[in-house]
Amino acid sequence: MDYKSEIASKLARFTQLDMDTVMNLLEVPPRSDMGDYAFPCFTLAKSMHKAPQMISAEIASDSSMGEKWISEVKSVGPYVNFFIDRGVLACDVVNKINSLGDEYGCSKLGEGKTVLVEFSSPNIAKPFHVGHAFSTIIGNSLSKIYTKLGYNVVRMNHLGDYGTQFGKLITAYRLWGDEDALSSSPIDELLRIYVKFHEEEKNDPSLTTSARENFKKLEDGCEEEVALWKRFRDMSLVVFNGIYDRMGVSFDNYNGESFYSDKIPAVVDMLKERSLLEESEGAQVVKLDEFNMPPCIILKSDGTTIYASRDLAAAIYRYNTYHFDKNIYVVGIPQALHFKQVFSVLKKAGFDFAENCEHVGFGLVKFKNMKFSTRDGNIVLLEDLLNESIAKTKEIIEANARNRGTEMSDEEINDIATKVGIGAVVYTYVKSGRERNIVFSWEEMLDFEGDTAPYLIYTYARTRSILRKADSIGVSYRNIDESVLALLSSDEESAVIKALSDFEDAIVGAAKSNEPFFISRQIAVIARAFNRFYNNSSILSADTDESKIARLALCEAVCNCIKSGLNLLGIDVVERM
RNA sequence: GUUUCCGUAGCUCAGCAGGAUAGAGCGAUCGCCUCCUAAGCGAUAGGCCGGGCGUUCGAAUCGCCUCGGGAACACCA
Repeated sequence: MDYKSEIASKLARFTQLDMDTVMNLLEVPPRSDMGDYAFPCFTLAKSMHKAPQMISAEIASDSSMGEKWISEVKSVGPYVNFFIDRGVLACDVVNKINSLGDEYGCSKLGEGKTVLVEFSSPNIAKPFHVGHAFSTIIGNSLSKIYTKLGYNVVRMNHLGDYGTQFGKLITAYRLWGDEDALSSSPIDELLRIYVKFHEEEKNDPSLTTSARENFKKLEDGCEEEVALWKRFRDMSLVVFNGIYDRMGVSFDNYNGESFYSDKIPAVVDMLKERSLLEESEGAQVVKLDEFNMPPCIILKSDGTTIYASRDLAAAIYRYNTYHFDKNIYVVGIPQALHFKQVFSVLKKAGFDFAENCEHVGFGLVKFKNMKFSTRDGNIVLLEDLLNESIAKTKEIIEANARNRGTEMSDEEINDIATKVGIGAVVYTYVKSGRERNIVFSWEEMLDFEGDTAPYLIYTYARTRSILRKADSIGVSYRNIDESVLALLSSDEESAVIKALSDFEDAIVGAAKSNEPFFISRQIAVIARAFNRFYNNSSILSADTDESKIARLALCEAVCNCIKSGLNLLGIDVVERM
């Protein structure tokens, strides 16, 4: 039941205000002992010419407010506080979660709608560092969130697989390429010759010429150059896919810059036809003065294309192909202006879908006082971070297993360490608002206490452990009577139920603002509430059988919620740890 | 210089379509494993919500100004 709108309609009837106004006014009190919903009477004071305290008292004492699922309506100063009956809420929430299982939180909000999510988008032949993880993790999570809400989601990896750097790579490869190194660790080797090219280029201008020629040949479709380019691309993709597999990330397509390059001329023609292109300082630009933005360069002064023209071509192609309802770009904040310009050009050119394009920016990952820079070697590879995290997790698991005397096979230990270790890394990217910068520190990345994935997974494993035990002693907690669930009414049990009941809204909120942290925050609240309850109340040794069964059902609900929440973040769960 | 984001506890961050005593986690101090996993739980300490002015019955939240920090600003993406 939607308690909030039920209460709102009562209040609307009483106050003669319209439903929307009341819904907006209704709030959640700062502390749970003040009730579940509160109606402030300040705004009514004017129209009714009465003190808000009096209005509040009148509402609270009116008989129309009574309802069996409302345990109390209380006037506290200028507020009317509504208390939902704990037993009713408990039945409602626990039943719903446990009967729906994995389906809990799903909705038809996005039914029939298509959303495109462009994310990850690494550059071919460049190392995949912890900065790239940001787009990958946020994009993956958003894709899952939209899918959960019923949208048709297309996951797009817009690879940086074109441009003059490939001319350089071809030249460098022919001069210094080492076949063995290339096949054993392709990106290291490609990076090595790329760096070498830049060093040598300073003293040897012929290299620059050669690179330019090679890129021209590549563009013209010369067989040898295209074959090399394709080889570099394929090799890089093998490496990237290795990382994606580890993280459980997948894509529907890898159409990168190269894919769209032959679609640019038509876009340029179109802009010309619509008289939007102007010459400025030798380049062809679209002026955006009316949007209070600098002009968007479409063609460089040498007549070649640039990333804005590629993104325009891509957006138009995507609309024609998918007729998306939403097209989001999970790309770092530094490119905010670029996307604003591209969207504005689309708008100016008369494409209404520009309104449905959105740049979902995120902060930088940096060292203290230092920006990541491939050139200076100030980078941490995502692979290395994952490995470190897994190794540390493994140590902890082994130590715990020894202390607790639990038997675990190496295989199981490795499996748990991998899931928990990777989850820990993923969680650090989705625990705060995405626009926050992350200051990278090994110490913080590898801290597994408090608001971390290991904490959440640990809580899950705890609930699983209890449920297994219940199963093994033959205690059934499924399909139980509602009156039993109504026993879940202590402060601590109610806090858990309250947290669980907010989970659905968290998913919707996450999609609305493209912020996965709505979900991480909510499951953290659930886990904390559960652990508090767990520490103070016995579940399997509860006073009565009814209470035991009800608590087990609560356990199951918590376990379902944490699992699906973590899943939406791209984090796996383990049965014990 | 222009645009934009940020400034909340020692640190990392929530809260910001205005509302009741500003919340978490880490760190610190002190407690809790004969009891369902201590990667856990409890308690204590810690804040003029950068500063000022304004709007309002009411401002961490809205507006203006100011200080401090990050980012972007034409032929890289």
